[in-house]
Amino acid sequence: MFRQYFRSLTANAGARGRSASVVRQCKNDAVTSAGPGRPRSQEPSRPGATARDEILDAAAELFTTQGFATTSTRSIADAVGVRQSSLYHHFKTKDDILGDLLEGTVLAGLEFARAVAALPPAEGAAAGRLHAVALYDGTQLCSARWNLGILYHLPEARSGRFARFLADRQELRNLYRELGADLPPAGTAATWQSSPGDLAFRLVESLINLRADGMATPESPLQAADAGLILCGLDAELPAIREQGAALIARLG
Amino acid sequence: MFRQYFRSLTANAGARGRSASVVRQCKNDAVTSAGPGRPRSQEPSRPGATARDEILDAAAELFTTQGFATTSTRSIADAVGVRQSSLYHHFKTKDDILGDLLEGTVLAGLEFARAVAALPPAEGAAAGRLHAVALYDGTQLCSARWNLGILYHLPEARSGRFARFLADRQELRNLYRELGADLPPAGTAATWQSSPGDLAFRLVESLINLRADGMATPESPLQAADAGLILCGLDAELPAIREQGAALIARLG
DNA sequence: ATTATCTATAGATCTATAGATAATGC
DNA sequence: ATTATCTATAGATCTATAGATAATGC
Repeated sequence: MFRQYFRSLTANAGARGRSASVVRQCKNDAVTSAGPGRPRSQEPSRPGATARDEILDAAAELFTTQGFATTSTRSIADAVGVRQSSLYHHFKTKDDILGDLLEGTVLAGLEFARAVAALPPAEGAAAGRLHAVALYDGTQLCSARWNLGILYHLPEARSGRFARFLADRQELRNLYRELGADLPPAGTAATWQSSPGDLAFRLVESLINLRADGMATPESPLQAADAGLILCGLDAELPAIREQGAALIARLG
Repeated sequence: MFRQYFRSLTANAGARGRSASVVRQCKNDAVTSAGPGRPRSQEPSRPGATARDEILDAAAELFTTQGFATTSTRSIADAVGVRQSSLYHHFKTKDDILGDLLEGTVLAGLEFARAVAALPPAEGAAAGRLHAVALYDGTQLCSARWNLGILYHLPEARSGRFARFLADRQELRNLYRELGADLPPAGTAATWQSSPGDLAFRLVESLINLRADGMATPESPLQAADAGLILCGLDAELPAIREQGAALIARLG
Protein backbone atom coordinates (compact mmCIF):
# COMPACT_ATOMS: atom_id res chain seq x y z
CA MET A 1 0.00 0.00 0.00
CA PHE A 2 2.81 2.40 0.82
CA ARG A 3 4.62 1.44 -2.34
CA GLN A 4 1.46 2.08 -4.30
CA TYR A 5 1.12 5.52 -2.81
CA PHE A 6 4.73 6.30 -3.61
CA ARG A 7 4.30 5.27 -7.22
CA SER A 8 1.32 7.51 -7.67
CA LEU A 9 3.10 10.44 -6.13
CA THR A 10 5.46 10.32 -9.07
CA ALA A 11 2.58 10.14 -11.51
CA ASN A 12 1.03 13.04 -9.66
CA ALA A 13 4.12 15.16 -10.15
CA GLY A 14 3.73 14.72 -13.90
CA ALA A 15 0.08 15.56 -13.86
CA ARG A 16 0.71 18.59 -11.69
CA GLY A 17 3.32 19.85 -14.08
CA ARG A 18 0.95 19.57 -17.03
CA SER A 19 -1.92 21.15 -15.23
CA ALA A 20 0.20 24.00 -13.98
CA SER A 21 1.60 24.70 -17.42
CA VAL A 22 -1.82 25.02 -18.94
CA VAL A 23 -3.69 27.07 -16.43
CA ARG A 24 -1.44 28.52 -13.80
CA GLN A 25 2.26 28.84 -13.79
CA CYS A 26 3.90 28.91 -10.44
CA LYS A 27 1.92 26.90 -7.92
CA ASN A 28 2.64 23.47 -6.57
CA ASP A 29 5.59 23.02 -8.82
CA ALA A 30 7.47 21.03 -6.23
CA VAL A 31 6.01 17.71 -5.24
CA THR A 32 6.57 18.57 -1.61
CA SER A 33 4.42 21.67 -1.68
CA ALA A 34 1.15 19.78 -1.29
CA GLY A 35 -0.13 16.44 -0.26
CA PRO A 36 -2.59 14.69 1.92
CA GLY A 37 -3.44 16.81 4.89
CA ARG A 38 -1.11 19.61 3.95
CA PRO A 39 -2.69 23.01 3.75
CA ARG A 40 -2.86 24.47 0.25
CA SER A 41 0.27 26.37 -0.58
CA GLN A 42 0.58 30.17 -0.55
CA GLU A 43 -0.71 32.79 -2.96
CA PRO A 44 -3.82 31.50 -4.71
CA SER A 45 -4.01 32.71 -8.28
CA ARG A 46 -7.78 33.03 -7.98
CA PRO A 47 -9.60 35.71 -6.04
CA GLY A 48 -11.26 34.51 -2.87
CA ALA A 49 -10.06 33.99 0.62
CA THR A 50 -10.98 30.33 0.87
CA ALA A 51 -10.47 27.31 -1.33
CA ARG A 52 -14.20 27.27 -1.77
CA ASP A 53 -14.12 30.76 -3.28
CA GLU A 54 -11.33 29.79 -5.63
CA ILE A 55 -13.39 26.86 -6.83
CA LEU A 56 -16.40 29.08 -7.39
CA ASP A 57 -14.34 31.57 -9.37
CA ALA A 58 -12.79 28.90 -11.57
CA ALA A 59 -16.15 27.28 -12.13
CA ALA A 60 -17.68 30.64 -13.04
CA GLU A 61 -15.05 31.23 -15.67
CA LEU A 62 -15.36 27.78 -17.16
CA PHE A 63 -19.16 27.54 -17.02
CA THR A 64 -19.57 30.91 -18.73
CA THR A 65 -16.96 30.29 -21.40
CA GLN A 66 -17.45 26.59 -22.08
CA GLY A 67 -20.84 25.70 -20.67
CA PHE A 68 -21.94 23.77 -17.63
CA ALA A 69 -22.32 20.24 -18.92
CA THR A 70 -19.20 20.66 -21.06
CA THR A 71 -17.08 21.62 -18.08
CA SER A 72 -15.84 18.60 -16.16
CA THR A 73 -15.12 18.65 -12.48
CA ARG A 74 -11.59 17.70 -13.45
CA SER A 75 -11.12 20.88 -15.45
CA ILE A 76 -12.37 22.98 -12.55
CA ALA A 77 -9.95 21.26 -10.25
CA ASP A 78 -7.10 21.75 -12.72
CA ALA A 79 -7.85 25.46 -12.91
CA VAL A 80 -7.69 25.73 -9.13
CA GLY A 81 -4.70 23.48 -8.74
CA VAL A 82 -6.17 20.63 -6.77
CA ARG A 83 -7.19 17.09 -7.59
CA GLN A 84 -10.62 16.41 -8.99
CA SER A 85 -11.93 14.59 -5.98
CA SER A 86 -10.90 17.38 -3.63
CA LEU A 87 -13.78 19.50 -4.93
CA TYR A 88 -16.16 17.14 -3.20
CA HIS A 89 -14.90 18.18 0.17
CA HIS A 90 -16.36 21.65 -0.47
CA PHE A 91 -19.41 20.83 -2.58
CA LYS A 92 -21.67 17.85 -2.43
CA THR A 93 -22.25 17.69 -6.19
CA LYS A 94 -21.36 19.56 -9.35
CA ASP A 95 -24.91 20.93 -9.40
CA ASP A 96 -24.28 22.55 -6.04
CA ILE A 97 -21.45 24.59 -7.52
CA LEU A 98 -23.74 25.95 -10.21
CA GLY A 99 -26.48 26.52 -7.68
CA ASP A 100 -24.21 28.66 -5.54
CA LEU A 101 -23.15 30.71 -8.53
CA LEU A 102 -26.69 31.30 -9.75
CA GLU A 103 -27.79 32.31 -6.29
CA GLY A 104 -24.93 34.76 -6.12
CA THR A 105 -26.05 36.60 -9.25
CA VAL A 106 -29.55 37.30 -8.07
CA LEU A 107 -29.25 37.81 -4.34
CA ALA A 108 -27.86 41.35 -4.10
CA GLY A 109 -30.34 42.68 -6.63
CA LEU A 110 -33.20 40.95 -4.88
CA GLU A 111 -32.27 42.37 -1.50
CA PHE A 112 -31.98 45.87 -2.88
CA ALA A 113 -35.36 45.54 -4.59
CA ARG A 114 -36.89 44.30 -1.35
CA ALA A 115 -35.52 47.29 0.51
CA VAL A 116 -36.88 49.70 -2.10
CA ALA A 117 -40.28 48.06 -2.18
CA ALA A 118 -40.48 48.18 1.60
CA LEU A 119 -40.17 51.96 1.73
CA PRO A 120 -43.35 53.82 2.64
CA PRO A 121 -45.05 55.03 -0.56
CA ALA A 122 -44.35 58.63 -1.47
CA GLU A 123 -46.12 60.68 -4.05
CA GLY A 124 -44.60 60.42 -7.55
CA ALA A 125 -41.69 58.28 -6.43
CA ALA A 126 -42.70 55.13 -8.31
CA ALA A 127 -40.66 55.90 -11.42
CA GLY A 128 -37.59 56.72 -9.38
CA ARG A 129 -37.89 53.45 -7.50
CA LEU A 130 -38.16 51.38 -10.62
CA HIS A 131 -35.23 53.23 -12.12
CA ALA A 132 -33.13 52.61 -9.04
CA VAL A 133 -33.89 48.90 -8.97
CA ALA A 134 -33.17 48.50 -12.67
CA LEU A 135 -29.94 50.46 -12.50
CA TYR A 136 -28.70 48.63 -9.42
CA ASP A 137 -29.58 45.24 -10.84
CA GLY A 138 -28.14 45.99 -14.27
CA THR A 139 -24.94 47.31 -12.77
CA GLN A 140 -24.53 44.10 -10.81
CA LEU A 141 -24.98 42.01 -13.91
CA CYS A 142 -22.50 44.04 -15.91
CA SER A 143 -19.79 44.45 -13.33
CA ALA A 144 -19.58 40.95 -11.97
CA ARG A 145 -16.25 39.32 -12.72
CA TRP A 146 -17.90 36.73 -14.97
CA ASN A 147 -21.05 37.06 -17.03
CA LEU A 148 -22.94 34.50 -15.01
CA GLY A 149 -26.27 35.76 -16.28
CA ILE A 150 -25.86 33.74 -19.46
CA LEU A 151 -26.37 30.68 -17.33
CA TYR A 152 -29.94 31.84 -16.62
CA HIS A 153 -31.13 30.60 -19.94
CA LEU A 154 -29.40 27.27 -19.79
CA PRO A 155 -32.09 24.65 -19.86
CA GLU A 156 -30.27 23.08 -16.94
CA ALA A 157 -30.87 26.15 -14.79
CA ARG A 158 -34.63 25.77 -15.23
CA SER A 159 -34.66 22.20 -14.11
CA GLY A 160 -35.99 22.44 -10.59
CA ARG A 161 -32.67 21.34 -9.20
CA PHE A 162 -32.15 25.06 -8.68
CA ALA A 163 -35.47 25.84 -7.10
CA ARG A 164 -34.00 28.41 -4.77
CA PHE A 165 -32.50 30.42 -7.60
CA LEU A 166 -35.67 30.20 -9.64
CA ALA A 167 -37.78 31.34 -6.69
CA ASP A 168 -35.51 34.31 -6.01
CA ARG A 169 -35.54 35.36 -9.64
CA GLN A 170 -39.31 35.11 -9.67
CA GLU A 171 -39.57 37.21 -6.54
CA LEU A 172 -37.33 39.82 -8.13
CA ARG A 173 -39.50 39.87 -11.23
CA ASN A 174 -42.58 40.30 -9.06
CA LEU A 175 -41.00 43.26 -7.29
CA TYR A 176 -40.28 44.90 -10.66
CA ARG A 177 -43.90 44.27 -11.55
CA GLU A 178 -45.24 45.87 -8.37
CA LEU A 179 -43.05 48.91 -8.81
CA GLY A 180 -44.15 49.20 -12.43
CA ALA A 181 -47.80 48.99 -11.48
CA ASP A 182 -47.43 52.19 -9.46
CA LEU A 183 -46.24 54.23 -12.44
CA PRO A 184 -48.51 57.05 -13.63
CA PRO A 185 -50.59 56.03 -16.66
CA ALA A 186 -48.76 56.80 -19.88
CA GLY A 187 -50.11 59.83 -21.68
CA THR A 188 -48.72 59.27 -25.13
CA ALA A 189 -49.35 56.66 -27.80
CA ALA A 190 -46.36 54.80 -26.42
CA THR A 191 -48.54 52.84 -24.04
CA TRP A 192 -46.88 49.55 -23.46
CA GLN A 193 -49.11 46.58 -23.55
CA SER A 194 -47.34 44.28 -21.12
CA SER A 195 -46.68 45.51 -17.63
CA PRO A 196 -44.03 48.23 -17.36
CA GLY A 197 -42.30 46.27 -14.64
CA ASP A 198 -41.87 43.25 -16.85
CA LEU A 199 -40.55 45.49 -19.58
CA ALA A 200 -37.92 46.92 -17.27
CA PHE A 201 -36.96 43.48 -15.99
CA ARG A 202 -36.53 42.26 -19.52
CA LEU A 203 -34.48 45.24 -20.61
CA VAL A 204 -32.15 44.73 -17.68
CA GLU A 205 -31.73 41.06 -18.47
CA SER A 206 -30.95 41.90 -22.06
CA LEU A 207 -27.74 43.41 -20.70
CA ILE A 208 -26.59 39.84 -20.27
CA ASN A 209 -26.90 39.24 -23.99
CA LEU A 210 -25.21 42.53 -24.73
CA ARG A 211 -22.30 41.62 -22.52
CA ALA A 212 -22.08 38.16 -24.02
CA ASP A 213 -21.60 39.81 -27.39
CA GLY A 214 -18.86 42.01 -25.99
CA MET A 215 -20.89 45.14 -26.56
CA ALA A 216 -21.66 46.31 -23.04
CA THR A 217 -20.26 49.68 -22.00
CA PRO A 218 -20.21 51.41 -18.61
CA GLU A 219 -23.28 53.35 -19.75
CA SER A 220 -25.29 50.27 -20.70
CA PRO A 221 -27.00 49.75 -17.32
CA LEU A 222 -28.15 53.37 -17.22
CA GLN A 223 -29.41 53.18 -20.78
CA ALA A 224 -31.37 50.04 -19.98
CA ALA A 225 -32.94 51.63 -16.91
CA ASP A 226 -33.82 54.75 -18.92
CA ALA A 227 -35.30 52.76 -21.78
CA GLY A 228 -37.94 51.14 -19.66
CA LEU A 229 -39.26 54.52 -18.60
CA ILE A 230 -38.99 56.18 -22.00
CA LEU A 231 -41.07 53.38 -23.47
CA CYS A 232 -43.71 54.15 -20.87
CA GLY A 233 -43.91 57.75 -22.02
CA LEU A 234 -41.88 59.26 -19.18
CA ASP A 235 -39.38 60.80 -21.56
CA ALA A 236 -39.71 64.32 -20.24
CA GLU A 237 -39.49 63.40 -16.57
CA LEU A 238 -36.33 61.36 -17.02
CA PRO A 239 -33.81 63.76 -15.43
CA ALA A 240 -35.85 64.02 -12.25
CA ILE A 241 -36.43 60.27 -12.18
CA ARG A 242 -32.72 59.62 -12.49
CA GLU A 243 -32.04 61.83 -9.53
CA GLN A 244 -34.63 60.11 -7.39
CA GLY A 245 -33.20 56.76 -8.34
CA ALA A 246 -29.63 57.78 -7.60
CA ALA A 247 -30.68 58.99 -4.17
CA LEU A 248 -32.25 55.63 -3.39
CA ILE A 249 -29.12 53.77 -4.46
CA ALA A 250 -26.97 56.03 -2.32
CA ARG A 251 -29.24 55.40 0.65
CA LEU A 252 -29.95 51.68 0.37
CA GLY A 253 -27.37 50.23 -2.03
CA MET B 1 -22.90 -15.00 -36.27
CA PHE B 2 -26.47 -15.64 -37.31
CA ARG B 3 -27.28 -16.89 -33.88
CA GLN B 4 -25.77 -13.77 -32.39
CA TYR B 5 -27.92 -11.57 -34.58
CA PHE B 6 -31.01 -13.54 -33.65
CA ARG B 7 -30.28 -13.17 -29.98
CA SER B 8 -29.93 -9.47 -30.28
CA LEU B 9 -33.17 -9.20 -32.23
CA THR B 10 -34.91 -10.39 -29.10
CA ALA B 11 -33.02 -7.92 -26.95
CA ASN B 12 -33.95 -5.27 -29.46
CA ALA B 13 -37.62 -6.07 -29.08
CA GLY B 14 -37.30 -5.31 -25.40
CA ALA B 15 -35.44 -2.09 -25.98
CA ARG B 16 -37.94 -1.03 -28.58
CA GLY B 17 -40.76 -1.62 -26.20
CA ARG B 18 -39.16 0.48 -23.55
CA SER B 19 -38.24 3.28 -25.89
CA ALA B 20 -41.69 3.33 -27.41
CA SER B 21 -43.41 3.43 -24.05
CA VAL B 22 -41.46 6.48 -22.96
CA VAL B 23 -41.57 8.71 -25.99
CA ARG B 24 -43.98 7.47 -28.61
CA GLN B 25 -46.67 4.94 -28.29
CA CYS B 26 -47.66 3.12 -31.42
CA LYS B 27 -44.68 2.79 -33.70
CA ASN B 28 -42.51 -0.23 -34.28
CA ASP B 29 -44.31 -2.23 -31.69
CA ALA B 30 -43.91 -5.42 -33.66
CA VAL B 31 -40.40 -6.68 -34.15
CA THR B 32 -41.14 -7.23 -37.83
CA SER B 33 -41.97 -3.59 -38.52
CA ALA B 34 -38.35 -2.49 -38.79
CA GLY B 35 -34.92 -3.90 -39.20
CA PRO B 36 -31.79 -3.70 -41.25
CA GLY B 37 -32.54 -2.34 -44.66
CA ARG B 38 -36.23 -2.01 -44.11
CA PRO B 39 -37.67 1.42 -44.70
CA ARG B 40 -38.94 3.18 -41.62
CA SER B 41 -42.52 2.30 -40.89
CA GLN B 42 -45.53 4.52 -41.62
CA GLU B 43 -46.76 7.69 -39.96
CA PRO B 44 -43.87 9.50 -38.32
CA SER B 45 -44.91 11.19 -35.11
CA ARG B 46 -42.58 14.10 -35.88
CA PRO B 47 -43.14 16.77 -38.50
CA GLY B 48 -40.86 16.52 -41.49
CA ALA B 49 -40.97 14.55 -44.67
CA THR B 50 -37.66 12.80 -44.23
CA ALA B 51 -35.98 10.92 -41.42
CA ARG B 52 -33.44 13.72 -41.35
CA ASP B 53 -36.17 16.25 -40.60
CA GLU B 54 -37.58 14.09 -37.85
CA ILE B 55 -34.16 13.92 -36.27
CA LEU B 56 -33.79 17.69 -36.47
CA ASP B 57 -37.17 18.21 -34.87
CA ALA B 58 -36.48 15.82 -32.02
CA ALA B 59 -33.06 17.34 -31.46
CA ALA B 60 -34.57 20.83 -31.44
CA GLU B 61 -37.02 19.84 -28.75
CA LEU B 62 -34.41 18.15 -26.60
CA PHE B 63 -31.68 20.73 -27.05
CA THR B 64 -34.00 23.58 -26.13
CA THR B 65 -35.56 21.84 -23.15
CA GLN B 66 -32.59 19.92 -21.77
CA GLY B 67 -29.51 21.52 -23.29
CA PHE B 68 -27.08 20.43 -25.93
CA ALA B 69 -24.36 18.68 -23.96
CA THR B 70 -26.97 17.14 -21.69
CA THR B 71 -28.86 15.58 -24.58
CA SER B 72 -27.32 12.32 -25.69
CA THR B 73 -27.50 11.04 -29.22
CA ARG B 74 -29.30 8.07 -27.74
CA SER B 75 -32.10 10.21 -26.41
CA ILE B 76 -32.54 11.88 -29.79
CA ALA B 77 -32.71 8.49 -31.45
CA ASP B 78 -35.21 7.27 -28.87
CA ALA B 79 -37.41 10.27 -29.53
CA VAL B 80 -37.39 9.55 -33.25
CA GLY B 81 -37.75 5.80 -32.86
CA VAL B 82 -34.48 4.59 -34.35
CA ARG B 83 -31.28 3.22 -32.93
CA GLN B 84 -28.59 5.57 -31.71
CA SER B 85 -26.10 4.68 -34.40
CA SER B 86 -28.64 5.28 -37.18
CA LEU B 87 -28.35 9.02 -36.61
CA TYR B 88 -24.86 8.86 -38.03
CA HIS B 89 -26.17 7.91 -41.42
CA HIS B 90 -27.78 11.36 -41.65
CA PHE B 91 -25.30 13.50 -39.72
CA LYS B 92 -21.57 13.18 -39.46
CA THR B 93 -21.41 14.29 -35.83
CA LYS B 94 -23.65 15.53 -33.05
CA ASP B 95 -22.26 19.01 -33.63
CA ASP B 96 -23.56 18.88 -37.18
CA ILE B 97 -27.10 18.48 -35.89
CA LEU B 98 -26.78 21.61 -33.77
CA GLY B 99 -25.11 23.42 -36.64
CA ASP B 100 -28.03 22.72 -38.94
CA LEU B 101 -30.51 23.91 -36.35
CA LEU B 102 -28.65 27.13 -35.62
CA GLU B 103 -28.32 27.85 -39.31
CA GLY B 104 -32.04 27.34 -39.72
CA THR B 105 -32.90 30.01 -37.17
CA VAL B 106 -30.92 32.78 -38.79
CA LEU B 107 -31.16 32.09 -42.50
CA ALA B 108 -34.65 33.32 -43.34
CA GLY B 109 -34.18 36.55 -41.41
CA LEU B 110 -30.81 37.12 -43.01
CA GLU B 111 -32.16 36.66 -46.52
CA PHE B 112 -35.04 39.01 -45.86
CA ALA B 113 -32.65 41.62 -44.47
CA ARG B 114 -30.41 41.24 -47.51
CA ALA B 115 -33.36 41.80 -49.81
CA VAL B 116 -34.43 44.90 -47.91
CA ALA B 117 -30.93 46.34 -47.80
CA ALA B 118 -30.52 45.76 -51.54
CA LEU B 119 -33.50 47.96 -52.42
CA PRO B 120 -32.65 51.31 -54.03
CA PRO B 121 -32.67 53.99 -51.33
CA ALA B 122 -35.85 56.01 -51.17
CA GLU B 123 -36.38 59.18 -49.25
CA GLY B 124 -37.53 58.67 -45.65
CA ALA B 125 -37.83 54.92 -45.97
CA ALA B 126 -35.01 54.01 -43.56
CA ALA B 127 -37.23 53.67 -40.51
CA GLY B 128 -39.73 51.53 -42.40
CA ARG B 129 -36.96 49.22 -43.55
CA LEU B 130 -35.56 48.75 -40.10
CA HIS B 131 -39.04 48.15 -38.74
CA ALA B 132 -39.72 45.55 -41.42
CA VAL B 133 -36.49 43.66 -40.78
CA ALA B 134 -37.03 43.67 -37.02
CA LEU B 135 -40.63 42.56 -37.30
CA TYR B 136 -39.87 39.80 -39.79
CA ASP B 137 -36.93 38.54 -37.77
CA GLY B 138 -38.77 38.71 -34.47
CA THR B 139 -41.76 36.91 -35.90
CA GLN B 140 -39.52 34.10 -37.09
CA LEU B 141 -37.96 33.75 -33.66
CA CYS B 142 -41.31 33.68 -31.91
CA SER B 143 -43.22 31.43 -34.28
CA ALA B 144 -40.68 28.68 -34.80
CA ARG B 145 -41.83 25.36 -33.42
CA TRP B 146 -39.02 25.36 -30.85
CA ASN B 147 -37.33 28.30 -29.21
CA LEU B 148 -33.99 27.59 -30.81
CA GLY B 149 -32.77 31.10 -30.16
CA ILE B 150 -31.88 30.17 -26.61
CA LEU B 151 -29.09 28.10 -28.08
CA TYR B 152 -27.44 31.30 -29.35
CA HIS B 153 -26.04 32.06 -25.97
CA LEU B 154 -24.78 28.61 -25.26
CA PRO B 155 -21.04 28.88 -24.90
CA GLU B 156 -20.87 25.91 -27.22
CA ALA B 157 -22.51 27.88 -30.02
CA ARG B 158 -19.72 30.47 -29.87
CA SER B 159 -16.99 27.93 -30.21
CA GLY B 160 -15.93 28.31 -33.81
CA ARG B 161 -17.26 24.88 -34.63
CA PHE B 162 -20.27 26.81 -35.87
CA ALA B 163 -18.45 29.41 -37.88
CA ARG B 164 -21.13 29.51 -40.55
CA PHE B 165 -23.86 30.34 -38.08
CA LEU B 166 -21.73 32.93 -36.35
CA ALA B 167 -20.85 34.57 -39.66
CA ASP B 168 -24.50 34.71 -40.72
CA ARG B 169 -25.57 36.20 -37.42
CA GLN B 170 -22.83 38.79 -37.67
CA GLU B 171 -23.90 39.67 -41.21
CA LEU B 172 -27.45 40.09 -39.99
CA ARG B 173 -26.33 42.37 -37.19
CA ASN B 174 -24.35 44.43 -39.69
CA LEU B 175 -27.41 44.82 -41.89
CA TYR B 176 -29.39 46.08 -38.89
CA ARG B 177 -26.58 48.52 -38.23
CA GLU B 178 -26.54 49.83 -41.79
CA LEU B 179 -30.27 50.32 -41.80
CA GLY B 180 -30.09 52.06 -38.45
CA ALA B 181 -27.38 54.39 -39.67
CA ASP B 182 -29.77 55.79 -42.28
CA LEU B 183 -32.33 56.88 -39.70
CA PRO B 184 -32.98 60.61 -39.35
CA PRO B 185 -31.12 62.11 -36.36
CA ALA B 186 -33.22 61.94 -33.23
CA GLY B 187 -34.71 65.29 -32.24
CA THR B 188 -35.58 64.62 -28.62
CA ALA B 189 -33.51 63.96 -25.52
CA ALA B 190 -34.02 60.29 -26.20
CA THR B 191 -30.90 60.08 -28.31
CA TRP B 192 -29.53 56.60 -28.01
CA GLN B 193 -25.85 56.33 -27.49
CA SER B 194 -25.13 53.06 -29.25
CA SER B 195 -26.16 52.62 -32.85
CA PRO B 196 -29.90 52.42 -33.42
CA GLY B 197 -29.39 49.29 -35.51
CA ASP B 198 -27.68 47.47 -32.66
CA LEU B 199 -30.46 48.56 -30.36
CA ALA B 200 -33.08 47.10 -32.67
CA PHE B 201 -31.10 43.88 -33.09
CA ARG B 202 -30.83 43.52 -29.36
CA LEU B 203 -34.50 44.20 -28.73
CA VAL B 204 -35.44 41.53 -31.25
CA GLU B 205 -33.12 39.01 -29.67
CA SER B 206 -34.60 39.74 -26.28
CA LEU B 207 -37.75 38.10 -27.62
CA ILE B 208 -35.89 34.85 -27.18
CA ASN B 209 -35.58 35.47 -23.46
CA LEU B 210 -39.19 36.54 -23.28
CA ARG B 211 -40.31 33.36 -24.96
CA ALA B 212 -38.06 31.26 -22.74
CA ASP B 213 -39.92 32.70 -19.77
CA GLY B 214 -43.26 31.83 -21.35
CA MET B 215 -44.21 35.47 -21.65
CA ALA B 216 -44.22 36.04 -25.40
CA THR B 217 -47.54 37.00 -26.99
CA PRO B 218 -48.49 37.39 -30.65
CA GLU B 219 -47.93 41.13 -30.24
CA SER B 220 -44.43 40.78 -28.84
CA PRO B 221 -42.57 40.99 -32.18
CA LEU B 222 -44.41 44.16 -33.15
CA GLN B 223 -43.75 45.70 -29.76
CA ALA B 224 -40.05 44.92 -30.08
CA ALA B 225 -39.88 46.46 -33.55
CA ASP B 226 -41.75 49.54 -32.33
CA ALA B 227 -39.57 49.93 -29.26
CA GLY B 228 -36.38 50.34 -31.24
CA LEU B 229 -37.85 53.30 -33.10
CA ILE B 230 -39.57 54.88 -30.11
CA LEU B 231 -36.26 54.91 -28.29
CA CYS B 232 -34.80 56.79 -31.24
CA GLY B 233 -37.38 59.51 -30.89
CA LEU B 234 -39.60 58.39 -33.78
CA ASP B 235 -42.62 58.10 -31.55
CA ALA B 236 -44.86 60.35 -33.62
CA GLU B 237 -44.01 58.79 -36.97
CA LEU B 238 -44.69 55.27 -35.80
CA PRO B 239 -48.03 54.66 -37.61
CA ALA B 240 -46.50 55.65 -40.97
CA ILE B 241 -43.37 53.61 -40.29
CA ARG B 242 -45.44 50.55 -39.48
CA GLU B 243 -47.25 50.86 -42.79
CA GLN B 244 -44.04 51.17 -44.75
CA GLY B 245 -42.66 48.15 -42.99
CA ALA B 246 -45.75 46.07 -43.58
CA ALA B 247 -45.60 46.89 -47.28
CA LEU B 248 -42.01 45.68 -47.47
CA ILE B 249 -42.86 42.43 -45.74
CA ALA B 250 -45.77 41.87 -48.09
CA ARG B 251 -43.52 42.49 -51.07
CA LEU B 252 -40.35 40.64 -50.07
CA GLY B 253 -41.25 38.30 -47.20
C1' DA C 1 -25.53 -0.90 -56.42
C1' DT C 2 -27.43 2.12 -53.20
C1' DT C 3 -29.68 3.30 -49.15
C1' DA C 4 -31.19 3.05 -44.54
C1' DT C 5 -31.37 0.58 -40.97
C1' DC C 6 -29.55 -2.60 -37.31
C1' DT C 7 -26.10 -5.07 -33.72
C1' DA C 8 -21.98 -4.77 -31.31
C1' DT C 9 -18.24 -2.48 -29.48
C1' DA C 10 -13.88 0.34 -28.85
C1' DG C 11 -12.20 3.90 -26.41
C1' DA C 12 -12.75 7.74 -23.91
C1' DT C 13 -14.70 10.00 -20.83
C1' DC C 14 -17.07 11.67 -16.34
C1' DT C 15 -19.08 11.86 -11.39
C1' DA C 16 -18.87 10.50 -6.98
C1' DT C 17 -17.16 7.55 -3.19
C1' DA C 18 -13.81 4.95 -0.19
C1' DG C 19 -10.09 5.12 2.36
C1' DA C 20 -5.22 6.84 3.49
C1' DT C 21 -2.54 10.61 5.30
C1' DA C 22 -0.64 14.62 7.38
C1' DA C 23 -1.22 19.20 9.36
C1' DT C 24 -3.75 21.78 12.84
C1' DG C 25 -5.99 22.83 17.06
C1' DC C 26 -7.72 21.37 21.42
C1' DA D 1 -10.43 15.00 16.71
C1' DT D 2 -11.03 17.70 12.77
C1' DT D 3 -9.96 19.32 8.38
C1' DA D 4 -8.28 19.30 3.80
C1' DT D 5 -6.02 17.08 0.81
C1' DC D 6 -4.55 12.94 -1.91
C1' DT D 7 -4.74 8.07 -4.59
C1' DA D 8 -7.51 4.78 -6.65
C1' DT D 9 -11.51 3.14 -8.58
C1' DA D 10 -16.46 1.63 -9.37
C1' DG D 11 -19.97 2.24 -12.33
C1' DA D 12 -22.18 4.62 -15.61
C1' DT D 13 -22.21 6.87 -19.26
C1' DC D 14 -21.44 8.75 -24.20
C1' DT D 15 -19.78 9.28 -29.26
C1' DA D 16 -18.53 7.33 -33.26
C1' DT D 17 -17.20 3.37 -36.16
C1' DA D 18 -17.28 -1.41 -38.23
C1' DG D 19 -19.69 -4.53 -40.39
C1' DA D 20 -24.15 -7.21 -41.38
C1' DT D 21 -28.56 -7.10 -43.64
C1' DA D 22 -32.65 -6.32 -46.28
C1' DA D 23 -35.46 -3.32 -49.18
C1' DT D 24 -35.35 -0.52 -53.33
C1' DG D 25 -34.28 0.88 -57.89
C1' DC D 26 -31.72 0.26 -62.06
